[in-house]
Amino acid sequence: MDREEQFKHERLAKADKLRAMGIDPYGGRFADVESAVAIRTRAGGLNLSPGVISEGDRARAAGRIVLLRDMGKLAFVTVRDGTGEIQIGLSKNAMSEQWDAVKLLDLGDIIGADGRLGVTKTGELTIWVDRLHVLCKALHPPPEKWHGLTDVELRYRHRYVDLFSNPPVRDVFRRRSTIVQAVRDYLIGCGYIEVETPALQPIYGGAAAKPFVTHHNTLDVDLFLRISPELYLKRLLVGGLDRVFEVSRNFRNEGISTRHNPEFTMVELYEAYADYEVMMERIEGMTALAIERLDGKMRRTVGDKELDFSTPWARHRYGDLLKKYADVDMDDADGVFQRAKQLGIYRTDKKNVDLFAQEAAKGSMIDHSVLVNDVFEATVEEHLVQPTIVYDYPAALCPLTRRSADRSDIALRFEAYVCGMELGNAYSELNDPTIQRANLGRGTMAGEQETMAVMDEDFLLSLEYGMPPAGGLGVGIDRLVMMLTDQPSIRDVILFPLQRPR
RNA sequence: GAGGGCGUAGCUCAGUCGGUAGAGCAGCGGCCUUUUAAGCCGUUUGUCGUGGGUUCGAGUCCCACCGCCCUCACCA
Repeated sequence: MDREEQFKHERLAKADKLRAMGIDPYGGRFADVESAVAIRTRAGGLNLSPGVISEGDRARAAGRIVLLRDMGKLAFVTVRDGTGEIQIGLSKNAMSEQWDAVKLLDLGDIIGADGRLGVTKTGELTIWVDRLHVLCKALHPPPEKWHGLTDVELRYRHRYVDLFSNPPVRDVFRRRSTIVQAVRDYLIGCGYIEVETPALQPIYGGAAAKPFVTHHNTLDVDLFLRISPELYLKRLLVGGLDRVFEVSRNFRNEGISTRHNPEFTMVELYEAYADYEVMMERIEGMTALAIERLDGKMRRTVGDKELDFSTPWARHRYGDLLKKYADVDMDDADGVFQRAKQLGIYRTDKKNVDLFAQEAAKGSMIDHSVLVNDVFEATVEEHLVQPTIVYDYPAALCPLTRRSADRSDIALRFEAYVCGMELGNAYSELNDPTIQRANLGRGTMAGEQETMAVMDEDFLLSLEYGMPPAGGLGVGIDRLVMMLTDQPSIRDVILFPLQRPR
């Protein structure tokens, strides 16, 4: 019998002993529990003297045993609930026949306690138990009480252990919920409605990414897990739902990193009769409300950076930034080519074919734009530490975006950056079905199949019925949470990040 | 996909030059009615990630594989 089985065996034996005493080791409903924090707050208003147990002031708490100090005829147990920790005092004199059950408690068990409030000589608020309830006998010992669970792999694989043994982790996910709720409230306050569109799509689109493929048995068709809800949300604009948003789980069959998880959450929103400048206000506004709900601090420490989320955020033209950091004009095809070459930028496909030479040789507008974007990423992104809106992108990169009235090679698109990381992406939406059809037919990036340019006839049909001009925005919720909770990895803001099964 | 790092008891970690596998916590037995990671005495626990190789001898050196982390690439 290995160690783990032995622990389990011992704890099961204790559960049997509890049953023999008439105590259900998996007790049921335990109503009217007061949280640890609430008890502390209430006790603060009572006149409790150290070393004295109150006669009239009682409390009822429940939680997991995180510390257990057995002193023979007296035991102190610290239990942790969703709000904090509180000490429970168990004394042989006060408990009569239930005292034997105390000897059967283990770290990790979940108990409920009824008793009188008191403050110990050392000043610790304590519930002196006259009735003990065993609500759940744990069969495995919790992680080491001082360090908790630190092994990163175990933390992700057994997140439940991580959550109950490392309280700051729970707090991150509480704040995530606060942020998502703030985003919803902000948009609803702006007159949006929340909608849900298909995650299973016969044609994928709306982003440049590789999809997951699945299969529906009864229909006997292959389906894709959505890489984006964009094309469905725009159909809703056609349908007259003028302000819609979706909190969308998207799936992209691509690499995993500290900033990428194969499934991730975006809030995507579309607003009829608006444009990308309105979307700038939207991303700033939803972020500001989220911060207000968290702690109100617009200046925040993220990693080793001091960020200022005060609105409005810095706004810079894409071309201006390229000029500033790469010292090249985005229209200067030869200059961009030389700069790219100088930077050692090249692109390879899965077969390690060098696409750089091919693209450069063709000299087409698309390939020039791809190079421009590579140079931008290599030179500019790292400088975009403070919240920054970069606008007016090379049109060839943006098949779903309205073109500037002045320049057909400029798309009315912005991306919001924080800490050198893309946080959001927005367009003045293209509503000209003829141009849209041409863009989809052309494909976007040379040598890439996984584009947003898959022909979607029904989407095009919807545009032909007429879509109002609109602004659209997508914000990476996971990344927003990373920023606002100061977590270095996207896995720290996703409860169950993808791990290779073992 | 490429490069680097890590993997030792349930948990947190030591392990020197290649020479019998260690500590703390947890567990088990005992003492203890005001502890705060309680303390004291005693004590159990190992596929050293897996599989090969070198060697008289491998946790330690070499190779392959598995898993995780980091950087890069793809991407948001």
